[in-house]
Amino acid sequence: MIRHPHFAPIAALIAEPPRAVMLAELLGGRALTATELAAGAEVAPSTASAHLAKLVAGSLLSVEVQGRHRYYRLAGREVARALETLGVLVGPPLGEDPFERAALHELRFARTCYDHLAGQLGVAMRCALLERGILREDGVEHRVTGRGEAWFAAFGVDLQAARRARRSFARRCLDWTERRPHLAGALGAALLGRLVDRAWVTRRCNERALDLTLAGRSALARELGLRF
Amino acid sequence: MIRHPHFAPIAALIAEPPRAVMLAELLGGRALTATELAAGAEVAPSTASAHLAKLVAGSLLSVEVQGRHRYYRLAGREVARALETLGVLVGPPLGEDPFERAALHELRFARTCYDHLAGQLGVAMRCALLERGILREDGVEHRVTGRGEAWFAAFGVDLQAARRARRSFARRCLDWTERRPHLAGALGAALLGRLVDRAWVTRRCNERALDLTLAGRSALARELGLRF
DNA sequence: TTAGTCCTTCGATCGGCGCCGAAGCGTCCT
DNA sequence: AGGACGCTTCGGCGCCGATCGAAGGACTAA
Repeated sequence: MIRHPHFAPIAALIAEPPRAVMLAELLGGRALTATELAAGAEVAPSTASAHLAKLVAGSLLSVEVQGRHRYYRLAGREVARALETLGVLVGPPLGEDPFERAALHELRFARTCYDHLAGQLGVAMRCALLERGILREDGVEHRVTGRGEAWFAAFGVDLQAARRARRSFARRCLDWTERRPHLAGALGAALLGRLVDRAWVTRRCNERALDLTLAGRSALARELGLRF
Repeated sequence: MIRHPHFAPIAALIAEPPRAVMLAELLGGRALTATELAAGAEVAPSTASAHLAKLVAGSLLSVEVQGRHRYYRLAGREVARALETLGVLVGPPLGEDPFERAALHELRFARTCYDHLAGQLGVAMRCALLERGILREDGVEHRVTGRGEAWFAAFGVDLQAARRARRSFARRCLDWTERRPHLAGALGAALLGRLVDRAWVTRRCNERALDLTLAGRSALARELGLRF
């Protein structure tokens, strides 16, 4: 008698460490090549190839062939959400050796969470937006206040476009490392977009970690009273 | 370099078919004993015991000892959410043999989704509530209209209590079988509670499937214009 | 065409883990 | 008390699947 969704096959795809690392890496939001993913997971190219084939077959990933490169990315927002939700269940890693500790520290400070900002910076920004009366909490969502409309407009965020988007507008997303909520949804994505446009934060290549630039540091202090 | 949440161990807990079945069974929302879970997963008691121990160690489940019985339940709402989100990624099962098809059919019609109503009935109820102007959509949430306040009060749902609950009020939840949204959150849970109180739907023992009673059938037709 | 990448397929190896039955411990019924 | 029941621990078996190296196809740049 089958009375259940078949969790097992999907979970099995995620359950193997190399595959989990690949997925986590792709959770950064950008597409990566097979070799990059193999290096990240620390397995032979042939092994990585087999894993990637399974992930594609299970429609967790999609491939795009460009010349002799194959770019893999998460198959959709649902996959990202499922992974993030799963991530809430796993405790933050401890980081034994000094190198790991350093990397973890940076990751904790600021990173991308698929398409929006996460880490201490993400949590702090949401707090500041709430405190300044730019956002208001509303269950798992957020609403933009009257004052907020102006603030986002001045910041270059197109609220109408964000509202039209076929996705959640400003979802609350539990931060994996901070265990406190940050801002996701269309608004969160737009916000990160503007932060990158203005070079207040910069993406690192092939990493999820983000760097707060000096310009960003002072701008955030000025705009939202954030100190780091 | 560890830069990721460690998905693998958690996913591995879900990845083994017997464990996945146990989790799915507990997603029904009630606590079950070790033997019940063993029977459901179709493994020997000793095997089930080992699996359950792992699930508890991984804090996906919690145990409550009552006499010589051990009642297992999901460790928290987060676990339920993670499983549901994962469930969206897995296609609905096909059901080859006639028995499975029948069971699946019933499951599709009405079932519990942790603590709220799911299946065709759940989806239809949400639709009716929206059409009758009792609820209004609001992103991934719902709001109760003025008319809705009265309707829920008449139905015996304590909206204040639902709003005070430390959880999402009326979240939209993607239905696993229907692929259309039904109503979750505190309001969804309260609604199911009243439906069961009034014996409009009845829980089956050790199954997720729910039965719509004759009284419920006519009451839902009267109250919300639903026909089945 | 030729050389150099990128990636996959194939074949063989090996280790981890699920599986069960038997035995043991604790709890409940009479 | 005695016996039945619920559940766990232990020991040994067996299998699935991850792993790698080597070889082959695909594409690019000269």
